[in-house]
Amino acid sequence: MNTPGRGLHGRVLDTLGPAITAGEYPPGSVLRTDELAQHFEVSRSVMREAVRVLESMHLVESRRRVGVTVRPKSEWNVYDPQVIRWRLAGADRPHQLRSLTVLRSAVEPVAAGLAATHATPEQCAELTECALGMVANSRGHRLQDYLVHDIAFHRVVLTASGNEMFARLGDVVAEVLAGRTHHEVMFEDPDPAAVTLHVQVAEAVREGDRARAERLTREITEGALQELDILAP
Amino acid sequence: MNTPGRGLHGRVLDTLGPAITAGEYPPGSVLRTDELAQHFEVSRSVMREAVRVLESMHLVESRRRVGVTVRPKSEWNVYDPQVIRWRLAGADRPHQLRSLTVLRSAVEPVAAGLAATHATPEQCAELTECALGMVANSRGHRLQDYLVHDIAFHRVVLTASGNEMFARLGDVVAEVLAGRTHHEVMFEDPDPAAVTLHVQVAEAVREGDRARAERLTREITEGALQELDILAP
DNA sequence: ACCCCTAAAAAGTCAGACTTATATGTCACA
DNA sequence: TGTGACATATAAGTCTGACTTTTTAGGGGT
Repeated sequence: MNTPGRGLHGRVLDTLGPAITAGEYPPGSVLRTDELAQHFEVSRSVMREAVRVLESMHLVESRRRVGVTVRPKSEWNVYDPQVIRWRLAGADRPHQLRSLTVLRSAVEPVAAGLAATHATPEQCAELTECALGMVANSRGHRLQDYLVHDIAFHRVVLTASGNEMFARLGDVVAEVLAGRTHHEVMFEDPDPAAVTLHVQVAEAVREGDRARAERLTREITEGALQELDILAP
Repeated sequence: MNTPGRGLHGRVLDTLGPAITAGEYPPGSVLRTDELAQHFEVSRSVMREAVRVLESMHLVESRRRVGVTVRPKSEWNVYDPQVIRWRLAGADRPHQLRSLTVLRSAVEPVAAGLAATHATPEQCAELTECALGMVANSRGHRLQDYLVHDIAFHRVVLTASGNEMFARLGDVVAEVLAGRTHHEVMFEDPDPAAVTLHVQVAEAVREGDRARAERLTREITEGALQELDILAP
């Protein structure tokens, strides 16, 4: 599911990125390029490229005569897909999963509402197809097939919203849904009510009913929040 | 307001980044590191670091024997603050301002609702102070001072939500608000109704009234949407 | 028409020397 | 004892040139 690091600098990032996001180097820690290069057994050029990438993610700051200092978490580019993946892969996973689910609960209802207005006929068809796929795999421990359709469903909604910022959250939502299925205990079949809601959202979008699409999607995301014991409604 | 590029590679990015996000090199265009290095009069090492950063933003892809190819807009990391700044500085500005405003309309109400539950007494005080500052500067063409308090207000709300993803949108919202004041025609004093809404949001958060804070903030963001002629409610 | 082999092109990697900014310590002087 | 100017060491920044690796494209043979 992941793209392994291309090139040497990518491999360095594959271990250094997770280490930093996991808090292995606390904020304010100072690293030196030369030492890192020796440690990873790469040339300084390669190491410098890796540091540049970390710097563009605001994970570290590089200053002359000082070194490469780790920035506090509050300054990280937490929307960077790579940062999200690193955090989801580490000890921060539960926390990251929660904040992403809250983000979903804000974005997806609005996106669904917009989709009701903007979706093309093809997208409406895709949506219905996904919903049907969810129904078909909602019983008999077909969790993997269910998940595929669930992810596709939400991705289509976000894309059909016509908003580029929403569309780019498709991967994030995919990670969250996959995380919920795999990591959380999910022996049982999905909640039938949730399945029905997806079908109804597809309906509402197809009929161009903005308010209903938004309201129904809000019910879905509120369910996701409750699963993680977030907020008392 | 902006951080000029640190180091040579930063200066290269300051002109190459905007050029790419402005669509000056259409998707699929192929650049060669050596040529770019010559054009910008820097060494290949510096140019490579710049390319690495662009690559981490998913603006370009670097492949052997091919070169550095520009990726389609749909793959860009549109949440990267630098990418947002580049786009806001170029021809894409109106479009970017619209998509960000829609994002605001999804996120801020939920953030305000959470703030009502999570805000510390200090944050409540800050919020009230900002709202009062807005009131004080709402008449007599004090747009600049009004803007400062407006930005601070929304930043506090996003921070007080307790969600790291929301908190990091503070800069984005600041850009949008500043853009509205400076670029759009804004000779007149701000809408008194909007000012009142901010005061009321501060009240609701202070009283811990989650639903009311959310509803009032939604009114604010809907106003922002209407200013840009987005959606008929 | 198909496959394999060769060659070229561009990114990738490395090593070493040099430059520049800057944090810190030193010393003179008030 | 405190303060300011200055020297020094340090680590990032930059440049250059040589070499390696991957991958595309073309050519030749069946």
